[in-house]
Amino acid sequence: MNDLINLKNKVLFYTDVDEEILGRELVKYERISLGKADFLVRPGQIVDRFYYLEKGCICYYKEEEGEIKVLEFYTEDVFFTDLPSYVNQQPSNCYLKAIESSMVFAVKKEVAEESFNNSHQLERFGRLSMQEAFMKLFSRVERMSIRSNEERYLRLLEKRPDLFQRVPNYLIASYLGMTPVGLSKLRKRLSKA
Amino acid sequence: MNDLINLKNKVLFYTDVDEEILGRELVKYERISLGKADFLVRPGQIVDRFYYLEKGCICYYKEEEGEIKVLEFYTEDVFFTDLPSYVNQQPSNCYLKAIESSMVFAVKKEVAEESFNNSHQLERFGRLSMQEAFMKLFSRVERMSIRSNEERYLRLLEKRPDLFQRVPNYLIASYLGMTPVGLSKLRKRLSKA
DNA sequence: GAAACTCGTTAAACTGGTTTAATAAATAGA
DNA sequence: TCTATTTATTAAACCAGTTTAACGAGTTTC
Repeated sequence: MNDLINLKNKVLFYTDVDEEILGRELVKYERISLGKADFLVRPGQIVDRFYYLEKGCICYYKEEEGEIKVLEFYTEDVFFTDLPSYVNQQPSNCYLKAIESSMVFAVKKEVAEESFNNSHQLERFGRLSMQEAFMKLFSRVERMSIRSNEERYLRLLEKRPDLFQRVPNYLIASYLGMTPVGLSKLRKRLSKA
Repeated sequence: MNDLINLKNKVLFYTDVDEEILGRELVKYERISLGKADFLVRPGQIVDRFYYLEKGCICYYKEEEGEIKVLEFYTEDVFFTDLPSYVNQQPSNCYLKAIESSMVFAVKKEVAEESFNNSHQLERFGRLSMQEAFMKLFSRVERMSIRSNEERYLRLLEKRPDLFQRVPNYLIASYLGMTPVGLSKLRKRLSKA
């Protein structure tokens, strides 16, 4: 069996969906196993799937002038994809890379859209999950514009302590918008105070 | 007559909606006129409406320790609200203030939700407009974490040149995450080069 | 038309980051 | 187990911003 229980609950968290309808859709998801450092998406590729991360950790980043710029870390129980590529069916310019061995469920774009067409309930799930994602992202924008690096580092430490175990420090620095050197100095300053 | 043509086209931009169904919903929108410096939302207030900006310019900001932190400028032809307050029906901690005299259409939350219930098409419009808002916000996050202040200033100048006419400089500085002094220095540096 | 604000620029001193480079420590590969 | 690679820290020089304060040019207000 496919162990879709978490994915199912994730959908039901947003809105009621007929068990039978939902079941019929979820079996269409493919299971993808990723080893550490495997890529789910590379630049140039057209992303035609929406993903759900069952287990593991995925780093969403782009590379510019040889430098890695981390946009997000995805961990257990989230939906994700490279949305610009997915929506417009254009070549991605990002990476989705497993930082540790991971388990992902994937649904093809046509299949997902067919679900939205066939079920008002699933369409609603789509709207509400997108709305929640938007709100989370907005509070991130808020933090980025209002808070200092130090505040944001401390908040990350508090809200996602696991990341510091699973993810190398220089990627966290990039995610916080600074260099590894800068982060190192920041940590030192904090440890003294 | 209520001049709902722009709002109507905005909805239709996202997805097909039966003209009749849409018409029936749009007449439920109230029209709100705002003078320069009028508030649409103040902290403490529970936001129970979703807005469409027909004309004018609205500044979305919060105040902390007496300092204004600009989160967004809304200009003609966008949907907006204070989402955290709207979604969770909790007191807002933001302002929505007209920077110039503005014209807004507003729909009550109950009415909007009723529309989503009654029409799969409108639910889809809700999903797709939210998806687009998410993507735009994501590219802003991208810029905030990857680009320098200078790059972001130049981009704003290019993408939203009107803002520099309508909005005082110190609000733009805040939006860009810097002080008026810092922005002034940046401009001077650029004008020399 | 004077007084009171608002807004933008400048200067000076400071600070939290950057870059580059060297070194140390930890991890992975054969 | 030894080597090679990756990751984290430190130092030094630098720089783009900050804070505070002062000043001048517009605007409002009455």
